[in-house]
Amino acid sequence: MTGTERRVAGFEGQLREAGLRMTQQRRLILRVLAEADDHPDAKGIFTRAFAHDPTLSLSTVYRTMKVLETQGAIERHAFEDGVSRYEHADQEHHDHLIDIDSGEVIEFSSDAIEELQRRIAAELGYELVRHRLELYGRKKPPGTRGKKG
Amino acid sequence: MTGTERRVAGFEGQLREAGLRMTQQRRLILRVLAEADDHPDAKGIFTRAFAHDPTLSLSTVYRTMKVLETQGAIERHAFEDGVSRYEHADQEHHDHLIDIDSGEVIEFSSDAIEELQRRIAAELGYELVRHRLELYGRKKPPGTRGKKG
DNA sequence: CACGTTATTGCAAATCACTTGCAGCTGTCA
DNA sequence: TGACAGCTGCAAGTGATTTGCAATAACGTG
Ligand SMILES: [Mn+2]
Ligand SMILES: [Mn+2]
Ligand SMILES: [Zn+2]
Ligand SMILES: [Zn+2]
Repeated sequence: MTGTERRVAGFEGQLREAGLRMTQQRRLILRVLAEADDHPDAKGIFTRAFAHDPTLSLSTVYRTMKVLETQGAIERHAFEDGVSRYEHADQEHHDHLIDIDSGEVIEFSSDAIEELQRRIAAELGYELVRHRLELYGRKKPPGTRGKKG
Repeated sequence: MTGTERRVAGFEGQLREAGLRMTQQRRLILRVLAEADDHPDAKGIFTRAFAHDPTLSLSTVYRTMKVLETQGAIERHAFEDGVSRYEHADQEHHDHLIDIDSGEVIEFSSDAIEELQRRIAAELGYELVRHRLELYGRKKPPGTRGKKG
């Protein structure tokens, strides 16, 4: 919890520098995101936050997500279903594997693939700015797990 | 052109097997896609097709794209801008690099990255079914091109 | 080739996620 | 505490895509 509080405090300073205000709503939404361990969409965030403040509106969630994203406090993802899903940016870069049967989102990170993407872009004459990598897979029966393809 | 015609004919058989019909509209849209060398969205396809048949409607394009996708005749992509973009599936697998300044979409394919993705999924206990890989980059000044990162 | 069945189409209306105008509310800072 | 500008809730607006419906066109059959 202390971590969450620290992040909220730090973010408040960031906002102030941008001439923006730390409102109750932003504080609440930020807390919901800091406590989330999944990738909720606007409606999901709204539902969780609404439980703490029944006067909150969905438009405020949308507007806040935009502010948070601009400030670099969160990341937005758009998986196959199309809707925007968010997660706190206070973690190192990673990509996602989506279980096509359950919809579960699994995080992973691979230096090798990051490097490979950079190299591919470079070979095409580009500097890689960002990327989107999503794997869609199906759980293998147990015992099939291993590194040989 | 013969290639296009052959594909359309082959696709007609495919449709028939599914109890579907090869209509003028589908034939036209399929031709537009076969002749496209970019990644047009529904409206773009509509515009091109409309030039050949001014009675065509946009909803038919949308419905047709769904049929074509289900039949595996085309692929649908949703890059960052959100709208669905399509391309003929009659080509080998590749991924895309988007120039963030011009919006230009560049195709590339890399066995190494395909293999790496498969391995990552496997290590997480998953069989990779499909994936989405998009690189967003900025053109490097000429002379900077090379394979050493 | 004409016919009947049923998939398909054009059009308008409906969805859906997200955005925005507006009037009242609330941080901030002096 | 007071003024000012940023924020918020609410309702209406967007833009892409979908869908209900009646008219139309495919396609197998006779
Ligand atoms: Mn994540
Ligand atoms: Mn392509
Ligand atoms: Zn990555
Ligand atoms: Zn690929």
